[in-house]
Amino acid sequence: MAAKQPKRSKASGPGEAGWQAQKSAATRDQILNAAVRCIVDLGYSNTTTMRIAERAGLSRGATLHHFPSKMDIIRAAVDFLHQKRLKAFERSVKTLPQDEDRIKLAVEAYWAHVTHPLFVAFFELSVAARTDKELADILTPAQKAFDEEWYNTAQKVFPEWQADREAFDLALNLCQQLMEGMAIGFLTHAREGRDEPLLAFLEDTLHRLIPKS
Amino acid sequence: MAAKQPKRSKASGPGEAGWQAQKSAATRDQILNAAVRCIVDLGYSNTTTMRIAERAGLSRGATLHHFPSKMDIIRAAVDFLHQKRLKAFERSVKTLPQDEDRIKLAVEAYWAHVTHPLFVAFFELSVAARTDKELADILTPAQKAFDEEWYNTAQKVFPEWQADREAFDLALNLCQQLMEGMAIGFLTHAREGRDEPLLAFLEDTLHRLIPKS
DNA sequence: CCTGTTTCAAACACTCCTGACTTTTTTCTT
DNA sequence: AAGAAAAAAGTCAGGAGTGTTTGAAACAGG
Repeated sequence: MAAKQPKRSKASGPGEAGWQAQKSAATRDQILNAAVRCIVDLGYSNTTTMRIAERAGLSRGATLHHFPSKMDIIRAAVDFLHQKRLKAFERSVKTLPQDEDRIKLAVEAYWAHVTHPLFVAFFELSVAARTDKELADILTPAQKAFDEEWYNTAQKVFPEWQADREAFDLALNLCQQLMEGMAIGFLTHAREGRDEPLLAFLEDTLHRLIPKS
Repeated sequence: MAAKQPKRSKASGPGEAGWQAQKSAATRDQILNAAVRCIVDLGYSNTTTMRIAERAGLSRGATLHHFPSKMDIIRAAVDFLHQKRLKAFERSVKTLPQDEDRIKLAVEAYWAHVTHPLFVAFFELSVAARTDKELADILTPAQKAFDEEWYNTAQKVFPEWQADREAFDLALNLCQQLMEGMAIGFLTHAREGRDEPLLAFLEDTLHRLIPKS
């Protein structure tokens, strides 16, 4: 797990300033991690404060001390998730070398992204938000922010593509919709090795769409 | 509404044989229709026996008379949905002319299919089934049956494509995953006119994939 | 007309979840 | 070391949902 409970460094001594705050933050992290895990493997509607507390190794009262209501947990979890997703995405982009086949690597990166549990969590939330206005109000900003970040990053990674903006937008949308469709489809239909050919074909198509380099 | 409550034809006379059964069937239809509507615009987890009864214009006790438990309603609704979906699909295929641009029309047909409320209902159920084994057991057979039907129909509509089976499978998967991805994405992200260019590009790509005619 | 069956309605008992409240333990300050 | 403050745990009432049971109305057949 990401956040380990901080161990007291010395006997009784207060050690560093604000150890309380530190521990509190760690507990918050535990709760949010537990919430995400719940969403991923129980689904949004089966995620209850009790189950979150259970997975966080805390009592329900403790979690409700840190987050007064369930929606507060969800709100914080969405933010938490958004940050993590952004970070993971940036990390995977950072490692893209300049000289090799960037398209292939980018496809692989986004595929890794959409098959990651974090994406599953976001997906679950998106679906629930379709019929839950309160959740939608929480989720939409994060969605939009991520999309914009994604678009900007893609622009930076493929500067030579900016010559033909229409082709660029098309390629981006194709990537996103197709890969997300595949990920979601496989999440429910169960894949049978139908992913490899499609991904290869996508790469090929993208190569045809990029301006001659 | 699909099923109208049958009106008694004459005074007191039993009229046709099995009037009771007829009325019962009509009520069942009302209930199933209401269930589907609930799933579409409230989501699966917010679909309760009370709300279904309300939308069917019946008391809760009445619906539970026809379907002893909630799962029985869902089971029947899945079947109901599957039949409707198959029928709608076959109807749209039937109208495909032999001489015109079949690919364009097929894309339009499948796009119409995935943007139809029936697809939304199936999608909701699929997502819920991911974390609900009982529902999954109900849903999976229908899913599989539809997929197979789809594959077989596509084979019949594009006989000349069977020469290159690999390309055919690829094209089919591309269609399905991309369009479903788009439909689902637009269901949650809200579209901004990003569909037209993508669909046009898909058509174009499919034309390149089909054996020279 | 009367009896048994089917359809529908209402009431009840039970479970699960949430949010508020109270109590205990741990940590910080002086 | 002692009291204040924060964190964690435990308890409670209320609401929502399911499924069962009881009771009434419409229907079928003798």
